[in-house]
Amino acid sequence: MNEQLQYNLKEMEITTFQKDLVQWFIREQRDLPWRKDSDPYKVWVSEIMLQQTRVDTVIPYYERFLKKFPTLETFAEADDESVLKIWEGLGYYSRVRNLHSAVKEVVTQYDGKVPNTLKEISMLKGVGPYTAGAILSIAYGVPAPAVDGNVMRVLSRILLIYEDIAKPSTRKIFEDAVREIIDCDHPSYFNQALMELGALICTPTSPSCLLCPVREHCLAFSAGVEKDLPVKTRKKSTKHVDLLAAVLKTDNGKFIIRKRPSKGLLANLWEFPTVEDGNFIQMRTSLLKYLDQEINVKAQLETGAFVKVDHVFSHLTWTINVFAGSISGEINLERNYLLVTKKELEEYAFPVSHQTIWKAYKEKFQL
DNA sequence: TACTCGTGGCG
DNA sequence: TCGCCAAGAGT
Repeated sequence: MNEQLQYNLKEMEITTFQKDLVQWFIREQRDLPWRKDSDPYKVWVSEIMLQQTRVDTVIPYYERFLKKFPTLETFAEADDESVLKIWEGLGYYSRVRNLHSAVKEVVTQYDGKVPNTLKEISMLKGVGPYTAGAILSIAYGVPAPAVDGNVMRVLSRILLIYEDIAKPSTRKIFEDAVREIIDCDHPSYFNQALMELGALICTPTSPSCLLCPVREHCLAFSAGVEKDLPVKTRKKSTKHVDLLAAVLKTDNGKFIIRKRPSKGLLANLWEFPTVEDGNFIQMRTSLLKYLDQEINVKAQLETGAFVKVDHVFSHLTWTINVFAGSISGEINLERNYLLVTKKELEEYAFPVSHQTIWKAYKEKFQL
């Protein structure tokens, strides 16, 4: 921590700041489903879902998740397919794979009780510095920092911190600052209040300083530089990838789907057979290779794509040209491929891009 | 450290 | 329209 920050912390009226912030939170906090109780399991689930994901998006997923898996034990016993299916469309799918693995570990290693020490909880898969602090403070009342993007934005303004919040090492500076100012009598309220303030008042662009309960404590507001903070360097632009996909229907009305690899992008999700950056011939050749070549397979693809799907990820963009085809004869599929009916298909978890493909197919061919 | 890993909303 | 973003973690 540099000298200037130490000085700013020293000059701060910490007790008054804590009171103003916490009282505001108690008064103005949103009514959110994960705030109904402080069950460590529920807090944990909500914090994982909220990683890099908007509150409005999370709410229906959280409700469905807790209805299907109301306790840590019920989730621990769930099969991998149903776990992925309930996360379908939420993104960052390794989150739920890690959560499932960690919950099973809690059952076997901690007698079903979520650990309440920083050391133990941090060892769980998918629980990093932020989530560890969030669970400890919200579920157990431990005065640990929970520094997310909101907290860095809010505190960069209040304490006039110009460090680049895009750099991973910067988070430690804010954790040190939180340790200095956290309300040890109300760590749950305090941490949530910082985040709530960031979400409702101290927003990235055009913060509502006139409504802010702690503007008297805010150095950026005093200096009129709140819009210059936080400092955040932008990352490089995304790459573009062209794909061909095929919705293939057999003569007995089933569809070919395949499971993606267990690591990397969209791991373990299902999709329609896809080839990268190829042409029509490559697609046909690829499909014949994926199917059993010794079987009499007739892939009668249409002459053109019936839909083009553009999908934007955080770090890359897909353009998928999608063909429809029919296949007759006995079909012998490789590992990771599956023949399913329309109804069965919709029981598997697909990424949004391939949900879009399926929806377009059903409309086009009147399913 | 820098990059990977999703999605939908917004100015 | 499009880059930026939103309660990050793993590698």
